[in-house]
Amino acid sequence: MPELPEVETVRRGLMPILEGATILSANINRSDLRYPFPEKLCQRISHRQIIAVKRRAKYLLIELTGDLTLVSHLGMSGAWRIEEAALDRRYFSRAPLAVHDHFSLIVQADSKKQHKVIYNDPRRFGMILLIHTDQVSTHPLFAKLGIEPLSDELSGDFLIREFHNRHKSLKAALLDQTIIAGLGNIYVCEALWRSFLSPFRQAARFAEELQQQPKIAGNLALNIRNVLSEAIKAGGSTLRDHKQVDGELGYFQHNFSVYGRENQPCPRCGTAVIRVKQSGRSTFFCKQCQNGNNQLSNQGKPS
DNA sequence: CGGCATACCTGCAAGC
DNA sequence: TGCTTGCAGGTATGCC
Repeated sequence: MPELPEVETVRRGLMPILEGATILSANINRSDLRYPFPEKLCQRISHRQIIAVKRRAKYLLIELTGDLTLVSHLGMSGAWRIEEAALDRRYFSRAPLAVHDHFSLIVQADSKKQHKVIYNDPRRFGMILLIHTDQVSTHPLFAKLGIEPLSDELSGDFLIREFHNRHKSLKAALLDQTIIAGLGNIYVCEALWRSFLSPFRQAARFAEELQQQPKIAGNLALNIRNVLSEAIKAGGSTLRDHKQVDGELGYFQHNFSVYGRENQPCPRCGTAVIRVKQSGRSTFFCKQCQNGNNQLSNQGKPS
């Protein structure tokens, strides 16, 4: 499921349940996901209070007392869900595990309310880590991450600056988490379409042209921001079985202009949307609207 | 350095 | 219907 809007949707769903609550217990149902679960994870987080639920790029950060942060990445198929608590604590031990429920927390917000918060991940590309809170920016996973696309740092100037020496396609540059952190395949395709830009255009040459036409860079920055914000408002995109933490579906996928719409008409000009492989991943675009000059002459370019 | 293939793992849909 | 194949939002690694 998860690019930035989906992770943000999860964060907003978990926040009211988790923030201020205390972790009564935690449970691990297998030894690893992408990485092994941290040593003594359950012990180390039990009885701590949750201070905040934050997000950095596609990482969910559950900040605990005692300078610890529980980090969760959803990979391709990870999801968190909240189970309504019964007052009877035995409810939790009786509740059957769903397939691929790998990790769970039982939390208590006040003297009465308890919730079970469960991490489910069929493909197990996700991860659960425990790090010191002050390492959130220096930990190897975070140190190289680029800017948050919804922050003020994303601007036309930023794109020109960052792209001017990047000798790769715009698609690859936007997917590069060390430049902008949080974009994935879907929203890159959508942002490029909105911006009338070819995914194959070379980032450095693009940046050069933009010196003369800074508006275009500003427009790309704006479109990135807009597509992400709109997706968050819609509760993310539901592909396959992605759901929000309360089981509600996101519905931004209905607003895709090109992603997943091979052979369907471009919403602007009616030309059939094309799908090609680029860097091993599907790129969806409209040949008519996104016919920028300076395409790379490499593979993946449509003939 | 960039692109590409591969790996991780399961589920699903399409195609035969 | 049932089997095989390919593909999927993620990141990491190694090879050219």
